[in-house]
Amino acid sequence: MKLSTRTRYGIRAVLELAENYGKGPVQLKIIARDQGISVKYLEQLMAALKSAGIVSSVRGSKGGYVLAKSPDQVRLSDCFNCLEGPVVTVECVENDSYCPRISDCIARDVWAEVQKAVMTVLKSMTLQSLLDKSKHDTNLHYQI
Amino acid sequence: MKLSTRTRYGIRAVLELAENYGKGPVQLKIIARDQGISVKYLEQLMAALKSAGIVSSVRGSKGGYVLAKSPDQVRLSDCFNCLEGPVVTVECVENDSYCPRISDCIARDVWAEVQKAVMTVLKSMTLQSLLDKSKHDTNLHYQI
DNA sequence: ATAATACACTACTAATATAATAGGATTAAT
DNA sequence: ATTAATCCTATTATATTAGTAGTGTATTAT
Repeated sequence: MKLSTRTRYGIRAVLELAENYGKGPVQLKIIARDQGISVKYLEQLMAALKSAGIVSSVRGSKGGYVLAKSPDQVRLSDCFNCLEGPVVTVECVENDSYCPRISDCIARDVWAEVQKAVMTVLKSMTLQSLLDKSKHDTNLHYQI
Repeated sequence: MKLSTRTRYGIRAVLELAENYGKGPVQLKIIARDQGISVKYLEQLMAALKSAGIVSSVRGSKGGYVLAKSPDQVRLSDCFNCLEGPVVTVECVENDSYCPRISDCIARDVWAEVQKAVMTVLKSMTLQSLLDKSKHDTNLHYQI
């Protein structure tokens, strides 16, 4: 049960866009350099984020990507669903007809609860809340 | 971020042992038949559960597997860690030296919180609590 | 206009991890 | 001795993920 690099990279990229919100488009080569990811791979992730309405792009010279909404409007759960796909634990939690044992499978309850817990955490976070938290931590760090 | 069949099967198997706790060893061919899993594959999962001290085995004819502790002493988190491995989200949450960005990576906080939430749910569940819940639900189901 | 820049799209390949199978060895009851 | 069960190790098949490659298209600076 490990996260794909797709989701990890994608969320780091979106966070970088959040840091630059209101400052114009950020080019993929910049994000790629900062995060240590190939431009070509990033393109694929950004395409997914774009069609989910999370980011938008500016084509041509001096173009790049920008966040489509303000950072406090973007929930982590949205980014996650877009990049990782909706299934977090097991198929049968989302799809009732996946397994015939569903009616008396105790294990399914476990995965349903785990999935709910994950989604609750991700829904509670926005890009803005993460930026704030990080700033707060830094202040604490330099506090005397 | 999908659960492995290893974990799904393993936990179903352990639940079956919990249902038969105190009734002597259960053979793998029985579990395999009930759960629709191959005996050979189950063997591997049981080996892991055995070395984690969750189940114990009785060799030879009329042998099989039994739960090593009573069902209320076995937490789902133990089974999960044994079968799925300790990493739930990303390597850097468990291993500080995995990534040099750790000091200012905002994303890591996300995965740390997700992982914590998952573990909290799994730690709160024991095999016994699941059996109880299932029985309760069945009663509700047949209630008029 | 034109060159440069950067996204857009699709296909392919390599690497890794998971899932499952196979065969024989060991142990204990009958 | 025979049967029935776990034990152990190796191998193979399959699926998924990760990453690369190449070409196309739009936009902007000059």
